[in-house]
Amino acid sequence: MTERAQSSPPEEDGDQPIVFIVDDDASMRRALTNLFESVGLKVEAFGSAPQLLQAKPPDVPSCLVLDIRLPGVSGLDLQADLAKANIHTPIIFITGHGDIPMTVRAMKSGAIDFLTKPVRDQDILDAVQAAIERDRKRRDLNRTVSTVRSRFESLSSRERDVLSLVTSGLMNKQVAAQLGLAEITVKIYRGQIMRKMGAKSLADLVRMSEALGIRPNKSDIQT
Amino acid sequence: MTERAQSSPPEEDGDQPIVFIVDDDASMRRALTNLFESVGLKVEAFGSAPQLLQAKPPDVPSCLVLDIRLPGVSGLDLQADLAKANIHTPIIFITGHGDIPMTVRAMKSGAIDFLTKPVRDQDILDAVQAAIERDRKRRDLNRTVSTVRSRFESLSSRERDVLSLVTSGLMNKQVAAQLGLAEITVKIYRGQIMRKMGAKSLADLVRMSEALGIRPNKSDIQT
DNA sequence: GTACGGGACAAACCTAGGTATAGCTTCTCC
DNA sequence: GGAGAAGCTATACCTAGGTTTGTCCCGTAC
Repeated sequence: MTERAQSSPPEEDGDQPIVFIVDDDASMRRALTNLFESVGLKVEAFGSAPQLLQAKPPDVPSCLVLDIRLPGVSGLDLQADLAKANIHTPIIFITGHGDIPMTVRAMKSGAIDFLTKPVRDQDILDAVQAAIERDRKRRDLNRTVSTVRSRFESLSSRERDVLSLVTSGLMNKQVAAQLGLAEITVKIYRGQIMRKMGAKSLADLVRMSEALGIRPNKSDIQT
Repeated sequence: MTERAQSSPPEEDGDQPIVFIVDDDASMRRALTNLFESVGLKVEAFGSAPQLLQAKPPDVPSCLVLDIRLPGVSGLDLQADLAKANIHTPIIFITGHGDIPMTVRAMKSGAIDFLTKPVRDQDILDAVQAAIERDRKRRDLNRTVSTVRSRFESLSSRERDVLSLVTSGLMNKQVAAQLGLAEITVKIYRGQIMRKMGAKSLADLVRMSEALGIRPNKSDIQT
């Protein structure tokens, strides 16, 4: 998992974050680019939403800095499109003539910040910092969950049945009864599940099933 | 846990939600009160932040509707005070003369919505509905977690040690080795833990320890 | 048609988990 | 100074979990 590059010279693109800028005002793009590069961030700037969408999604922590008012597709539209496309890169909005409903909509949709022009350098740098940090966490979590999910998908349907009952706390014999199987069969599936899921203990398996959203009926806790 | 009143006639205050209004404009208070009552919500209205704070915190799902501009303590200040006092009732702001930074601050601090005057009835009703729903969920989660936490606090320090190692997936003998104990001792503690925590299975116990934030070193998942 | 994977089971065997009973020390509270 | 709780262990015993080897049925893909 945590294999870093083994070579001695430090590699400078392993998880070097990128800031994407979308603003139709070239001078603004230049100013922001200079600002971000001055603190050592990689930058890619675009003049419109479609240009951004054509760029390949990056494989490093990143964030978007969007002008609300863009030609064609507005910043808010772009936010919605990205969400629909299941792209959850954190977004910072910049606006010259924003209003409150716009702000509320953007923030409710998960924007990190919403800054008004003229933007103070420190404000946007702070926002970008926070956005990248959030993206890093999101990516970490995502990687973990998708590993678990792909293992889960390698299970046969019977194995999935057993997994859900076992992680809900039933004993092998109870699982067997519910599925109409012999206890030994459950034991064998259980072993296969542990192997396929890469779980080293039942505790592991329970946590994985939590991550996958496989829940029993209700959250226990009775006297 | 889930002891409801046992009497036959349906009790109408068991979890009847309440909307708290804080606005210095009496006519606004009246209008909002009428609006909310017209859809069957209980309402308590106040003219200033201190008045609200003197009222007893309710034991039902609720939400706050705050004017941003209040005499003395502003709506945003009140939001911060409540957060500091660990009161997390969802807040809906209403403003006549708000600006974007204010909106951003409120939303970042967790406000449900931020509406501008004149407020459309449907907008505020939707917001209140969403706020109460969120509060219901928050309260449910809270109740569960605090039950688990109080049980955890009834454990002796050794039992806690064992709990954290067991739920991290170690076998009894490994736990024993790490704590310098005999395996039998671990077994006995383990039994006491299950009893005190009210866990019916190891899976239960693992989920409880997750809820308590007792994590092992790292999130496993290796090949 | 046979090779393959999923599904199901049995016998044999071993390890891990869990309880009951009993006994020991140490510390604290009244 | 004795009662009680926490902490620790031993013997004995039983149940649950888990692997291996081998067998059988079924469907389907080549």
